[in-house]
Amino acid sequence: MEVVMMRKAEEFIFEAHEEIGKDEKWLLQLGNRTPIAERGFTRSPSLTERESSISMQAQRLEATKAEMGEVREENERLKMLLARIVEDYKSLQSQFSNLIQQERGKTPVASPTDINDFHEPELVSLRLGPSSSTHEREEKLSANKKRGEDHDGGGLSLALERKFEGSRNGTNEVPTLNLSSENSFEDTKEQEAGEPWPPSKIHKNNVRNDDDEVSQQLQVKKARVSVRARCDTPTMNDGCQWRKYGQKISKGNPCPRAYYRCTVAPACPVRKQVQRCAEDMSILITTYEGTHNHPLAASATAMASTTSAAATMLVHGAATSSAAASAAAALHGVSGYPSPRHFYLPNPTISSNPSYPTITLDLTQPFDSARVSSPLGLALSGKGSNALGASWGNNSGYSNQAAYSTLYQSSYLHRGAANPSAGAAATETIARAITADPSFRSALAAAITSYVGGGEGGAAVRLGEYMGAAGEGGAGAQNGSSLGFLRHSLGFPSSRSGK
DNA sequence: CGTTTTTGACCCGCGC
DNA sequence: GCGCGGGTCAAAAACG
Repeated sequence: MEVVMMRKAEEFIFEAHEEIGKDEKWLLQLGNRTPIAERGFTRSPSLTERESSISMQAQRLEATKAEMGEVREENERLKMLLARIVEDYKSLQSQFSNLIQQERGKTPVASPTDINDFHEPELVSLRLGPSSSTHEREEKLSANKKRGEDHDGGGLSLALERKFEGSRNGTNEVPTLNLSSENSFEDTKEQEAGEPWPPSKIHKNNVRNDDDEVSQQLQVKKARVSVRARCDTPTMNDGCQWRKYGQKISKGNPCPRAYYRCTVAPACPVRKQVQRCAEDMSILITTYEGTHNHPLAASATAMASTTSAAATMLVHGAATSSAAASAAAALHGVSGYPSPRHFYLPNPTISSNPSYPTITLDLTQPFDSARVSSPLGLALSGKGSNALGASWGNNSGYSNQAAYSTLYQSSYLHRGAANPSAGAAATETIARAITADPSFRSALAAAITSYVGGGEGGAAVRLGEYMGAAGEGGAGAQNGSSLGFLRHSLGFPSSRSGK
């Protein structure tokens, strides 16, 4: 994990330098233009023509001056930010080397060459694939690397594998922890049979016994993730294809509840319910249930990752009421529970309904900025989530938000607040986000700084800043000037391209 | 004409 | 056992 992030951070800083260099050259060119007053011009045939020419050139001069000032200012700002990033990077690097040295002391198996090379001692695999045993994943790892994307249709799993090169000989030593394998939502046999997941039938077929696994699986099957977001459209655009199969008027809500089934694959068991909030009609409540048994588009993956991770967290963390309380407390940033580092979902709540444990991601409420000050408080945004919630309706900027929240959930699980077995996790979604969005790199670097060195404060706050800014800046900042990349990555609205 | 939506009927679990 | 409510089915209608 750390290695990849370090690489990304390095690349990012390099690119940022390059971009700023480009802009400086541009500025110099701009500055070296011969002043209009010195250029001289041929006499116009008529006085009026000459006058208009002069006034036009004067206007151009003013505009150019203004632009120069603007760009210079912006460049200064960007330089400062870059300096800050480099600073972060350096501290991250030093903390990482410290960590490596610590690891060295613990695992003498690791070869010195591995340790000397920052990029080699650990192999990180971010993959999106079917949930399977550690061994299976080990075997598939190489194949996945070749394919780039794993689309073998066995359902999606979100897994971060952190392998130490030194322990190649024994796969059992690999601390592989799996999050949310989406398959865990469903009985594999059931999926193989193509049975479309009727909850009532599951009840029938699963004879109650005392096996914890069975009961847990039963809970997993019923896990639901409810998303509240302001949305004008009848349904949220979550990247998946849905077919409506029913509609009901539910008690206590004048708005009908619509039932949708995923139609990407014929036997996909995933369903969702969509209903407008009775109190506030502008709020759309979408409840997801089940696991996709097919590859997903990037945007859909983001959503699936987010919801499944949330559901898994719910299932693993809410097995007992105290654990549920702890999880809920962790999610809400309530102190007094023994989870030292919290990652936040956007205002999640866990329902008390025992048969259908539901985690609710409320994207309609502003986040509490005070949370950022907690040990590793990484709130999705410090600027309120209404914009976030609204953006679920369109595709721009959504996937990264989802990836962010996925990361938080993953990290939250990794910290093992509720269940140590549901530990380190990341997704290909995150990998995509990292490569697609430079802001995520820096944010991640800052986060890792906290993660690796137990640091806190600035980095976490900055991640919140980046994310909030990235959410506002949007995809529109990617176009136009050579600064677009950096501006976007740092979350600035594009001042030049915006004209 | 194939796909999606609509909508009344039906099934099932749960509480009384 | 009965009624209620949530969820699903499937035929008909609508749509592209």
